[in-house]
Amino acid sequence: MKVTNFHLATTRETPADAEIASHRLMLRCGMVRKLTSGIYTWSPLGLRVLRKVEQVVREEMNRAGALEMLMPSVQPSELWEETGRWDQFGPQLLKMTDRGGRQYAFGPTHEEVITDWARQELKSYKQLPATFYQIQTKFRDEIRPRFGVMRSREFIMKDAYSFHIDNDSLQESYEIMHAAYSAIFTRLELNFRAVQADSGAIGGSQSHEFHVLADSGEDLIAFSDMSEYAANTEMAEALPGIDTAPAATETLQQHATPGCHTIEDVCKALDVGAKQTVKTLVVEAEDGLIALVLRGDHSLNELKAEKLDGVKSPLQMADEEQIKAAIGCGTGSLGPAGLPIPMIVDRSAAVLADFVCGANEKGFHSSGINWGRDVQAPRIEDIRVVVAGDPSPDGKGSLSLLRGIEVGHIFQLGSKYSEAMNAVVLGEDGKAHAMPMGCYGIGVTRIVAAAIEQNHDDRGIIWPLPMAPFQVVLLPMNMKKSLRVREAAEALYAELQDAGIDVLFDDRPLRPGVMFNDMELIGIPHRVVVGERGLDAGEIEYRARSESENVQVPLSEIVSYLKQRLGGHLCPRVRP
RNA sequence: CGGGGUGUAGCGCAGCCUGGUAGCGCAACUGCUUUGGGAGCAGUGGGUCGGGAGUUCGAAUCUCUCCACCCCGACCA
Repeated sequence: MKVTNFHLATTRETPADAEIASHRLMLRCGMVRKLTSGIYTWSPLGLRVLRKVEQVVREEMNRAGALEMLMPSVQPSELWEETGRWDQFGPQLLKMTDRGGRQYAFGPTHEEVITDWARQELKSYKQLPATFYQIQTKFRDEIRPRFGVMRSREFIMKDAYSFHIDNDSLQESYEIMHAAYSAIFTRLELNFRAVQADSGAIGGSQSHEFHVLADSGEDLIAFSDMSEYAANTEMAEALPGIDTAPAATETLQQHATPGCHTIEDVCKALDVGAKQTVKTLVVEAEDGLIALVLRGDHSLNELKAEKLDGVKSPLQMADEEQIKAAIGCGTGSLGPAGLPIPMIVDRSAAVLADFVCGANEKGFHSSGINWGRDVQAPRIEDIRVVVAGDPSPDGKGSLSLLRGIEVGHIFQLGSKYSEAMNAVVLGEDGKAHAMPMGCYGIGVTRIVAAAIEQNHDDRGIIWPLPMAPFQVVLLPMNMKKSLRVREAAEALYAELQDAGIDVLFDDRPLRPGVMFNDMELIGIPHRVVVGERGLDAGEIEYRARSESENVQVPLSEIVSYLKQRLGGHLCPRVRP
């Protein structure tokens, strides 16, 4: 491709609302332009990257035995009513009405459509297992779209669905998909980790997320420093480190703590560490209110809490009036001792002795509280978020935390959808069986942003070769004036194309500095420069985007040199 | 949804308080010079000042209203 035949629209200045590197660089490169909040147009340059990512995903899905298809993005409400999700999905579901008053959703995901397809197409266990996938535009009306295509409302997702006769078969396909996902992210040359995850709103049992590691990631991942254990902090099990509370050494005392409402206030007033305090949160129970008690320095894990018996799901914090009516005092002075409502105590709070908490009287806190002696032995559960340094749940090592960008998520759905929609096949026994299902998603557009987060410097993007918009850029120095340079560059351009190298030839009549800066900004992995100087010596100058030194390569060897650098990633093509 | 903020040329912004000819930088276009790291000079084009209503002789500026976009928050008592 010659730049004069392409649409290259780089900018030196950055639009004011781009906060993270990938968003900033994608705008400066002209890969995407915002149409409206959370909705982007992909330029020819951006689309080249997107297609390369898609192609890797497609090849690995095909290799794993999945069959590509294409489902509609607009889906009738009736399908969603069958599974109950028309009302459950919430405001993220974009609904619309046609001229006849019929209601539709713009698909945020396709469980309903694929299950409807499967119940019509699949009749016998002999057709199973079967895995179908598509690469489709989806829409989720995010509360707050941000970071460009990282968290956009409209996005492209690869979603695959598998159908089985039993759970063993589901487990097999799940493992195949797990391996296929690892192959995809490995091929894309991304630094990623697979982690245990919560299956969330989609439902199901087993679930793993695939995260690209980057400081700007929105998710926190917990890793063991001694084993393979890795989990999203949303679901990582929190252990207390010790089994039972130490013996009590203090007696219960009350302290006036006027104006102290936060753990921080209380720690300051009573000169104790947050680890020696507990805090008491009040949430709605299935019947009335229930208190959740945590160590002062820990945070409630809502996902864990709302799964517990007695706690209303989704989790709903009680408001000040409800708390005053039930307990007699408001927030800021609550504590487990003498609390008139049921409570659940976190494992780590349950092994404290001589701790500090609210006295359930406005302006007072207690110290020297001990479980068993001052408060009845409580119901103990794991309800907090893990923190760095916690013991690893598999008993090997301790946890450290890293940030990640979720780019893939695989679930075992079980029969939730097939039962709701009566997707059954006849088994060997001649009876109808609801098919267990698996569901496997990859955020294709998000991968592009995530790759940039992980691969950039102060000059621009440094594309991993498999998703680079072009493999090689050819820069002629002062081609307008120098006939020699022009002829050599045109000849090399033809030669590189014939060799199956995806080359961008910057044939614009520009000063070299502009070309260097543009090409470094858009991150083409390999660069060759043709200039008078080099031609005199019979050499071409080569530099990798990821390196800072030039290499002089004899003109006669440059094609084979590049082929070797590209490591066989060629794309045979016919010259126009 | 709550709070805050911003809408003026393609992008980044000034002007608004204190009403009186709509500006600057970058980008674009033309010409000349320049040509190994975002060139210089000269010139040119480009605006319903987010929309509507009002006050006024006169509104980018003041008032009302609607809209869009951005940021923060939406357990941590």
